[in-house]
Amino acid sequence: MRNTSNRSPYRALTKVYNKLYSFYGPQGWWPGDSRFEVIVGAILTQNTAWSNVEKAVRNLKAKGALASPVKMNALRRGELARLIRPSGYYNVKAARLHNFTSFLAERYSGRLGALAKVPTRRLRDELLAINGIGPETCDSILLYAFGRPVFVVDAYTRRVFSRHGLFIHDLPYESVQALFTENLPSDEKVFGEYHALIVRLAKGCCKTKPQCEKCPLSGIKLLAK
DNA sequence: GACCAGGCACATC
DNA sequence: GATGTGCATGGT
Repeated sequence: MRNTSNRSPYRALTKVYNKLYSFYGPQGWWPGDSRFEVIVGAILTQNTAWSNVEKAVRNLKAKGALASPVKMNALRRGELARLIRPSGYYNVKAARLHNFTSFLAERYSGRLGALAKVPTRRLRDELLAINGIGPETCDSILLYAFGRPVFVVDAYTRRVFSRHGLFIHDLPYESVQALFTENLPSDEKVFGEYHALIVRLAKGCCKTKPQCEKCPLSGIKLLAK
């Protein structure tokens, strides 16, 4: 990626991206066979290991519940909870999945294609208004299900970049997000890879100390003078 | 057995 | 507005 913001104190964000991309390669996010599966995965992975989400997704597929939002909406809450049990918080998440599918049924006749036509700003507001869809889940859906250039901030983003001295850990979500969106090209593919690469990095590094020996970011000064 | 994982809503102060 | 708590499974 070309550096498009040389005068920014955060221009190192581009350097970090390039370093991670060349080190790890493309991550191929988000895993999923359909737009609906991506949305369901985004809700199921809340505070949960992805391996557990995969088990739940398999159950949903076997039941045909991922065929369409209408199919899932027709399932009884208890049945839905039973299917997604491996993903944890199954009662809460069953309610959240139903909140989304009923929202879609009521406002968009259950059609994701209709939702996909909504402008990004309004779409974000509508998704955030659904109980159980917070900023991270919302932005994951916008980026990976609808291909909108929206940067996803998660606990890994905060941990990695605060450990490397870029910003303090407890900035508000939108402030952290703005650091990235204002200093990177507004490119859906870059945002998608960047978030996935941060997750990839965080799973191996930055857990206990600022920089481990094999950290691909070692030697990069995040805060330019 | 403790800790962690691709959060969020709600109660309380 | 800030902080604490409940929600729960499965891997390490």
